[in-house]
Amino acid sequence: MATTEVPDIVIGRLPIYLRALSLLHQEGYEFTSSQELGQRLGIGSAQIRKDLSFFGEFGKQGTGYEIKYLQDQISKILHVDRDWPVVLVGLGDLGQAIANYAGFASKRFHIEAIFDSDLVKVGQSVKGTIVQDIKNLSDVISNQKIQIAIIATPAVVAQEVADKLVECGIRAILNYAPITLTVPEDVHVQYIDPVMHLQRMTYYLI
Amino acid sequence: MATTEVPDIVIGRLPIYLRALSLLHQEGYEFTSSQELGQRLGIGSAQIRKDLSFFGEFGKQGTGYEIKYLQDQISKILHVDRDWPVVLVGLGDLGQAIANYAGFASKRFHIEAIFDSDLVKVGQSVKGTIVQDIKNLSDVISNQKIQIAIIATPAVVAQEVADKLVECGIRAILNYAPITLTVPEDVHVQYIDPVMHLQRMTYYLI
DNA sequence: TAGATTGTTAATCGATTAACAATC
DNA sequence: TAGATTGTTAATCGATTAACAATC
Repeated sequence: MATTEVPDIVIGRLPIYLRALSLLHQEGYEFTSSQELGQRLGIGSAQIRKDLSFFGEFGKQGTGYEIKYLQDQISKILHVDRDWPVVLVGLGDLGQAIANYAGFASKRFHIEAIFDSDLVKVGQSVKGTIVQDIKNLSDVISNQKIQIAIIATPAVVAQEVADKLVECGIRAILNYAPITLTVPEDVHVQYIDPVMHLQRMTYYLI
Repeated sequence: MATTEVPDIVIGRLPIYLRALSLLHQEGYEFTSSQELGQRLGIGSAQIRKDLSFFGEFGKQGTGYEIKYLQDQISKILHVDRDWPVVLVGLGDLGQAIANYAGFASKRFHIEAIFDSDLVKVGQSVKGTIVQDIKNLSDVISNQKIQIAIIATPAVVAQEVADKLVECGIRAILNYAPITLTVPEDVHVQYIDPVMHLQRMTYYLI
C-alpha cells in the first residue's frame, strides 16, 4: 500500500476494470467480487486484487466490492472524476469521425478546439466547434490550459505536429497517425492503429 | 529458431516493426540496423534482434538488415502478404467512419460486406458496398470464406453480435464497442477504445 | 457460527537486457 | 584487415499466480 511507483501495466488495466464495473452497475448489480470481475474480463482474480492493492483497500472479506464505491475510487485514481478539455489536430475523414464521436464527451473528454492547416476548412463548424488555423494552437492551449491533444493528421506531418504540441505544453497525446512519435519522456503518447490490430490477428489465421 | 510457440507479445511488436520499416523505405533508405530501428521505436536493439530470431535470420553482421527484404519477410510471417476480406457489423457514426477509412484497404484489408439491423440503412451503399440485413450474415461469411469481422455496434448488442459471428465461423474480431467480449479461445479479439487510452494517460496528469 | 472473499506474501513464470563470439 | 552488427546465451528484472491468514 506504500507509494512504490505503480507499474504502468497496472494503470493500463484500471480503465478495463472501470468499464466492467460500469456495465455491472448498468445491469443493476450492487456488489461484485474479484472472481466475478475476473471471469468477465478473462483475468485472474488474484491479479485484480493485487492491482487494486497498490492503491488501498476497497473490498470487504466475505462480500467483495461495492460496485459504485469501487467505480468512484478508480475514477479518482485515474483522475477521470472531472472534465478534461482536449484539442483535435487534423480534420480529414478520421478527424471528422472523432469530432462527431459521442463517446469522448460521455466520459468527460471534451474537444474544445479543432485545428487544420487547410484554410478551406478553417472557419467551418463541427458540432458547434469552429475549426481554427493551426497558427492559433499555442494561444488556445495556454489560454484554456489544455494538456491533452488528439492527432488525426496524415502520418507525414504527425511528428511535426507532435513537436509543436509539446512546445505548446501538451502533456498527453492520443495519436491516430500510423507512426511512432518521438517525444520527451514526460509527455505521454497512446496509439490507435486498427490496422496493426488486424495484422496481429492474421498471424494466427490459416 | 525452433518452433517453440512464439509469445503473443512478440507477435504484437511485428506490426510496429513493419510500420517503421515502411517509413524507412519511404524515406529512401535501403538498409537499417536493430539499433537504428530501436532508436526510432524507443525499444532496445537486443529486443528487436531477439524477436526476429524467433522466425529466422534476416540480417548480416556488419551491415544490418535490408529494409525491403525484412519487410517482405515480416509481412509473410504475419500473413499480410495477401488480401483479407472483412465484414463490418454496425453502421452508426463509427461504422460510417470505418467504412470510409482508406487505411484498411491500403493494407489489404477489404470490407466486403456491411451489416446493420436498421432496415432503413439496408440497401444503402457506402463506397460501393451495399448495406445488408444482418440475416444474410451467415451466407455471406460462408460463401466468401471470411474470417475477420469488425464490430462497430452499440455496446449492448456487441456480445450478441460476437456470438453470431463466432457461430458463422469468424476467427478474428476487431471490436470497437466498449465492452470485453467473451469468445471461444480459438477466436481472436482485439479492442479499439480511444477513451481507455485517454483514461490511462490522465492518471499521470496533474 | 460457517462460508465467502479479501489483501498480501512468497513462489513461479516469463520477458527484457547485457554481453559476446561469430562473421560480414 | 578493422569496424560494425548480427544471433544467441545467460543473467536480470518484473509480472503473474497460488496459497492462506485475516475477517466480514
